[in-house]
Amino acid sequence: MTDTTSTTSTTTTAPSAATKGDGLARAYRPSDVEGAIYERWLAADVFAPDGAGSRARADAESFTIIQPPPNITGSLHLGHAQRAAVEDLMIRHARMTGRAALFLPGLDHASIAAQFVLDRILAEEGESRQSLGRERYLERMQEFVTTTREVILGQERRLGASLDWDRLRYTMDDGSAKAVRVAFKTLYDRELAYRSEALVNWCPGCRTSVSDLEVISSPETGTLWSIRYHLIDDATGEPLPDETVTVATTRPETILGDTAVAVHPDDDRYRTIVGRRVRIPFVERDVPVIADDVVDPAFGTGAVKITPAHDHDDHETGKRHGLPMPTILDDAAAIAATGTAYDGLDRYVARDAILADLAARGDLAGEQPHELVLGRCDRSNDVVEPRLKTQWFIRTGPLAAAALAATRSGAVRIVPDRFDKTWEHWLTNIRDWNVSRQLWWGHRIPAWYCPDGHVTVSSEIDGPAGCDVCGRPAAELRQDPDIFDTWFSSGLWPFSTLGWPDETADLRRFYPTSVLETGWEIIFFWVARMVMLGIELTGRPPFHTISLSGLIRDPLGKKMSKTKGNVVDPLAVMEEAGADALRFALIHGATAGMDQRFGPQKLELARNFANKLWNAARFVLGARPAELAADAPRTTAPESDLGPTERWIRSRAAATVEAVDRGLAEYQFGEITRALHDGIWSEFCDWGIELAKVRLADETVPPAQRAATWSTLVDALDTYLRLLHPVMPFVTEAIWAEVPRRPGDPELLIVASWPASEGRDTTSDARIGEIVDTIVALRNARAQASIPAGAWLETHLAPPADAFDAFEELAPAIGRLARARPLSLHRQAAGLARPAGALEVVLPAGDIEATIVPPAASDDTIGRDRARLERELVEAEGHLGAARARLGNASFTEKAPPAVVAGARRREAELSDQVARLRERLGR
RNA sequence: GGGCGAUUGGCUCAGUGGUUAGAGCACGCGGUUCACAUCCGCGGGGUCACUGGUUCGAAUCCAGUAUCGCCCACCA
Repeated sequence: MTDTTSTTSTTTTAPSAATKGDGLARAYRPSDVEGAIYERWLAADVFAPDGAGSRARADAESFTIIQPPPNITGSLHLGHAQRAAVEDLMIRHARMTGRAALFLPGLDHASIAAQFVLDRILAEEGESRQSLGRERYLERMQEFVTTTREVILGQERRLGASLDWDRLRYTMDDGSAKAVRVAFKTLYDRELAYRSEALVNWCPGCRTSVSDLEVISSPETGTLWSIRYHLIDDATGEPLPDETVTVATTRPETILGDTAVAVHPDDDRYRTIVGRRVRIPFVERDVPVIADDVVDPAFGTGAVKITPAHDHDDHETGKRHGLPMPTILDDAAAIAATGTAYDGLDRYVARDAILADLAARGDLAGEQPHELVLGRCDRSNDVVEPRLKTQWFIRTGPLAAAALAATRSGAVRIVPDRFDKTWEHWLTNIRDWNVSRQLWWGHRIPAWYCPDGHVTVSSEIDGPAGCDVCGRPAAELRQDPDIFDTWFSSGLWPFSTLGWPDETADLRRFYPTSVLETGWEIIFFWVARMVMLGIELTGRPPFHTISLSGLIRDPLGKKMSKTKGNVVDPLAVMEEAGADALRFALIHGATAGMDQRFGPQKLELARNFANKLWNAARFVLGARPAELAADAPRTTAPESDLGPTERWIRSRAAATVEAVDRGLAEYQFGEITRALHDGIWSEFCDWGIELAKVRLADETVPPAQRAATWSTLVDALDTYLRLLHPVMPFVTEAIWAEVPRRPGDPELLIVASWPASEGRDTTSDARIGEIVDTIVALRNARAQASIPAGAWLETHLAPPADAFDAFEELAPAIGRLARARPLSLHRQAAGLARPAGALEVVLPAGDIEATIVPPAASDDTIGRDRARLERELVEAEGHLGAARARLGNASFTEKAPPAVVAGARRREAELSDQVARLRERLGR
């Protein structure tokens, strides 16, 4: 069914190519068409803005989306699929508007996440990072990502993402490596990157430091132990058995690193001991009692042990008081270098041992359950330990200020805007960013140290020639063994992918990019850092709009996770329902910044919709009037041949264009699918096609008018296909191949032009509205009276006086759609035939009445009909009462806008008329 | 401790001041009409969480309350 003869040219416009003639298959099977169509797009080279098949003008404004690069270690989940669907939607729309649309694909090496995954695989094989060593470990990683890479790229193709594959990038490729080096060197030269010893978050499981963002606060119940420290006798220098100060701690093992006890300066209980010394047990170290505001006298005993190397508060206190800062934990969080018997014990084993020993000494004063907040590693869930390390940091203050300025000035807009507050809060409280990781898989930090301790940062691929300070040759320099936080290379992504730091043509043309679309959960990890680094390094924010989507949850609202087993595989879904259905379902549920639940019902809605479109297209294409030659080029019907039906169809399509445009402009993606679903199904299929059918089948309608009806249907189908293409690219492209084209239309829908909304009449023909209401009312009366659905019944209809001609013209349609035959029209309701037992129909608006004559009026039928009229009367009277109350309120008529008041009066008139007519019909 | 969001029919969700609050699913009744049973027709079903306020008019704006969820936060 798809055209396979011409896959290279997309600009052929010859009329002979107007139809393919193969027709659409009777049944719609997505899997039959989707793969072949993606191949056609690839062959036609339409994805790249500068591809052979592109219809973007050379000077066209660019529209760029750099794909948020999925982690190379996994496969795509529904969240990826949703983002890709939304991004592809925007790109396809931009492409159809003639812009130079670039959708650049990429992959992220995902340093720590990848190591975590590989480490687990290695563990199953009885190997480990340590057993392999750095070189073999990295080789193994390369092997691993080579296979996963293909899985991901295949999934994106299957989804129909129109990514420019020739521009595929990877955060570990040479271009990214260069960008990382140059970015770091630039930041260093500007004193925005510095090396310093600081307390960092250490994950003992991952054996690396992690950033503040990667530490997850976890409320847990622990124990608060009270421990007695003995004061020192100034005379003897020995601890006093009976003079103690009691401190409280949740981590008793850290007493090995204590270098002070702190109390509040105004705390009378401890005023006398400030300045004295206490002995720390086991390490037998004498440390001072200091006074500091940080201590809350009301908490615990009011005396706090200070461990400057392993606690953030204590570290600050230690700095203020010039305290020593002994480190007591090694990389695995075992006790180390304390000179005690605990050395070599795991932190928790040591904790128990220390508690037992304290108790034995009589210095454990008490314990109580305690609610505390533990920091756990985002990746491994290990409890993170604060630890002193010399690391590289990015000075975020100035960068954050610039990022804030960008959102405040409107240069960068966040959708939805309520995230502005979150953005502001985070960026105004941001701390310097630790970018050193003690991992192997990633970009090595381009800093070299000479034996004298001088630091040389180089952006050269081979490193520096020598020490920047003392000139020692490179051979004597040692490169920092650490790598960068994976988000450092991610932060450069919008420009590193376009060639930065080189002034490439792509960078000039496509940077700054247009929209960043991603989940709100990585707004700090990634989005904020791209904005900060983009502004600092390129002078411009990397995109003008941040569109935030939500999480895809399971039907119960639970987060999807492998351990819960509720993960939905996009590939399986696409096999079952098609990529189009998946895309539609995901976009349909998208409300900016909100999570959505995803289940089979949503997918079914989408699949059914694709099927509906397919069948509507089959009908339209098959309904070509015989007078029109099969290969005749498509023409626009002259205005004079259009009737109410045609004008209505046209106006509804135009209204859908407007609605879709609005959704796009406001990043309200769910509104787009809603407008299309309604427009195509409830308007075009339910009424447009049904009304047109009657005219097309009517031999008495002049051929020119029948041709006009058909071409109106084709025009509308054409418009809907274009509008729907960004959402459901495959089915629309497949149908497009069969739709006769206008001169200038390309062979492939993907590069067809977007429907213009200007100059279209979106005001629907009011007459059709009345006729639709009439048909519905007739059907209703029949169904309520239990008339068999298929029965053709004699019907008498009195249309509104001023609409008689329109009703007369559409009488065949009314007759068919309401199964009214014979149907007679009467100029006045008074003249309506009212045989005994006829069903009475009274429309609320427009002075429309009808009677339906059942073949044999039973009491039952009559009773049901009267009951329906009674219900309608009660309802109408209720509304009438409300309308009169409103109009009776003087302040309403005085203060409400005249149009609203006029509307209320009209409504009141209609209702009172309807009530009167209903009463009359009921014989009251 | 701060901040954000949600609360609308049985379910999932639209709907940011104006007539009668919508959709899909589910439900009930009826349909082999020549595009579609992945369909067609008709119907039932909602005090828009609660309280107060602003307004001629509130699902919608404001204040507060409740429940659920999320984010941020160094108190031992």
